Amino acid sequence: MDFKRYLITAALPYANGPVHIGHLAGCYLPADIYVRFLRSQKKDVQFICGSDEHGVPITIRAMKEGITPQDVVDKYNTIIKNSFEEMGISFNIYSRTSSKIHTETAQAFFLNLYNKGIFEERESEQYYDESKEMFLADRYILGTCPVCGNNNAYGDQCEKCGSSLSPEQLIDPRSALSSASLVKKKTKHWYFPLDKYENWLKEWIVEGKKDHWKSNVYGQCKSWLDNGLYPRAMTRDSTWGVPVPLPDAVGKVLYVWFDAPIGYISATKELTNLWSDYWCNEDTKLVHFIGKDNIVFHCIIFPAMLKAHGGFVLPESVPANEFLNLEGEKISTSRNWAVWVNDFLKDFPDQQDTLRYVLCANAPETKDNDFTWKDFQDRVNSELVAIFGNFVNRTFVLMHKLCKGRVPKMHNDIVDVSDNGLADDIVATKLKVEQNIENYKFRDALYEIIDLARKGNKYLQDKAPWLLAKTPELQLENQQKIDNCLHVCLQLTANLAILINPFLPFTAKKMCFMMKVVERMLEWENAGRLDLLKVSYPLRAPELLFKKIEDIEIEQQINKLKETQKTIKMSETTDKMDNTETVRQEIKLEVHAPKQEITYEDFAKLDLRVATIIGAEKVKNADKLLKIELDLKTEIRTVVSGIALHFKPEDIIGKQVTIVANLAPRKLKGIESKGMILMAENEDGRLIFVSPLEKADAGSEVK
RNA sequence: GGCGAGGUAGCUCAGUUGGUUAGAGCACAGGAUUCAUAACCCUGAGGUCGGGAGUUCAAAUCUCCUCCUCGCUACCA
Repeated sequence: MDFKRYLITAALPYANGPVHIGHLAGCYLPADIYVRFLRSQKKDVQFICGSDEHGVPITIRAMKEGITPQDVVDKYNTIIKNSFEEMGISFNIYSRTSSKIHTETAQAFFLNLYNKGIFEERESEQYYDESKEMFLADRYILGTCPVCGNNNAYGDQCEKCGSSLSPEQLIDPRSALSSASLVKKKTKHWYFPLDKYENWLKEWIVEGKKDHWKSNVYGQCKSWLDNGLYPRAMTRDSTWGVPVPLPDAVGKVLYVWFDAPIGYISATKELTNLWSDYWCNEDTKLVHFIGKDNIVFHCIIFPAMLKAHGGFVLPESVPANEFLNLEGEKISTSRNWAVWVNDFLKDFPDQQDTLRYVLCANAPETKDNDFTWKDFQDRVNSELVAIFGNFVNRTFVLMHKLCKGRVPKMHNDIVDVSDNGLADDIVATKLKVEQNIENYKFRDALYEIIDLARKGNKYLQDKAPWLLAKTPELQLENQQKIDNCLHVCLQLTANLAILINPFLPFTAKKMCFMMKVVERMLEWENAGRLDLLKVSYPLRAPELLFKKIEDIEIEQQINKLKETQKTIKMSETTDKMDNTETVRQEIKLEVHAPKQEITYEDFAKLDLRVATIIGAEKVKNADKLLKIELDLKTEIRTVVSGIALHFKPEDIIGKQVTIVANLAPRKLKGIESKGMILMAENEDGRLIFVSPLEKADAGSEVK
């Protein structure tokens, strides 16, 4: 299909922290390369992005820092926007979801679906903080983790042991906003019936995109579709977000995942009155650049929303990248294990293109990749400096030395095979780069360009004009050879500028300056031409395109990381979903609120007993569960405990433990669990049984 | 446990519908050279293609089993 317009979106970064190299490599850089490539072909393209500024983690961060959520998003929106701008990520607009136009657009979208009767209204019971008069999202609820005993676990996850939780599972749930205990109250929400779009999605993706989408994206979607889809709540009880535009919805906002993708639409509206040309025409090619953590939202939920609404184009492709690791470990915002873009810009001024280069050459296109500073240095020094930069530099130096600083004439009567060969290489490279970019293979495309520069070096080496200049007796004849050689090298340099432009725009610009040509020369259709630089045109003195990275520089960066590593606690609660945008970051809440005082009667309700483990085995089809047989003297009972990640069954047999003996029984994976084993947890996340110091009789009461 | 994506030279990755001695770049070693940011150019060493079994005249490539990494998902009193 021939597309008339291109609408390119990059995932909306969550305005809860700066952007790091993982974000760049996963999403923004490939998107920018793609867009710059399209623009150089004079395509009609809009590149849309903006901050995602709603959601619970932002409100929690605000609370923690004692400022308003608006302050938080204002701060990070500025930092993020500046980082992108300085890195040359060329959005047509970088908007934000806290804008008025977004609120209106998202509400109108919601109402459209509402009026069509698409939503299902459902009531459920949720925790409510009476002192603050509000319902609490899972993240606002703190309590004791039933798995590891951490008393600051969140309602959706315990950060100490990594267990994912629901608020109902927390022991002694309390509000993170006040010290009040919680009551349960009914609340109503609007659910989007994803299940009703299952068949349509299957047809659209499973059949329609099979050979077309990247295998990781297609596979992930198919997995979701095969597992079956379910209605999803599209509203939340909160005051931070887009208010639900219904009279009976006070204190309710749109779920961030409902409003965030609509942000692409509202940002386009903000950008241009012609927004509907891009969003509502079949001949627009819509491409979402995202990280792999967003696949389900961009491939399943958002398309279903667009379909339900009607009148919108659907994404033609969603080229999601995998994750970028840093020095062998997952990038983590909360643990500060990251290279922040704003830090990089400070430490490596005017070297945006070196970072762009390395992140593209090593982009996680097909699998998770590792960024190391050593690799950064190697790639910059041996590919950018030694191959590309060096070719351009030696061409310019030789031209100044041997051709009086002007583009030499091409003597057509002595053109040879290697001249023609290089000309063919330029055209071939152009085609390969085009094909690779169109297939979202940016790594390969970039390699082809470096390889062309490599061919240039070889050509120069074979011709050795510096030797020709050393034989005065053949001066006239040799000068013609020199002219041809440098003419070709200069035309190649101009072509390299065009080809590298989408990837390294700062460098292309510098090259234009040196060649004294206007930037219009960089238009893609000019690639392949051998008359880009006019004969006898005087060129500027060479200027080094790239700076070598010295050992000391990367040592400093590595030391910096080592420092953070020291401060990282052993506890390996890595936050997943952290490499790209809408990452709801983990935040450590420094809340050590003591629990509410209880009476002796409260305590006396507990029946704590010493028991001896006499048997233990892994529960089938469960990673975290151990089925444990306990000797209580008067009886043998079975307890299922979520500690399988911490202990091997054979290692715990014979140990004495303390259990809550009168906890209501509960079936887990079909096994009735009667009681709960008490565990202490170390700072490093290790679990330790709470046992009597000396051997006690099995069944002894603990009081 | 289920599902998805990967596991190919020290490192980063190619390997199309199974077909001769498995490729490239970097790093490493040797040589040549000096126009160039000690860069470039040439040559070389290197891998039982995660492991095992099978189909085949022929398997990195197809089938089955198994191990490891990453992600999604279930279990967490």
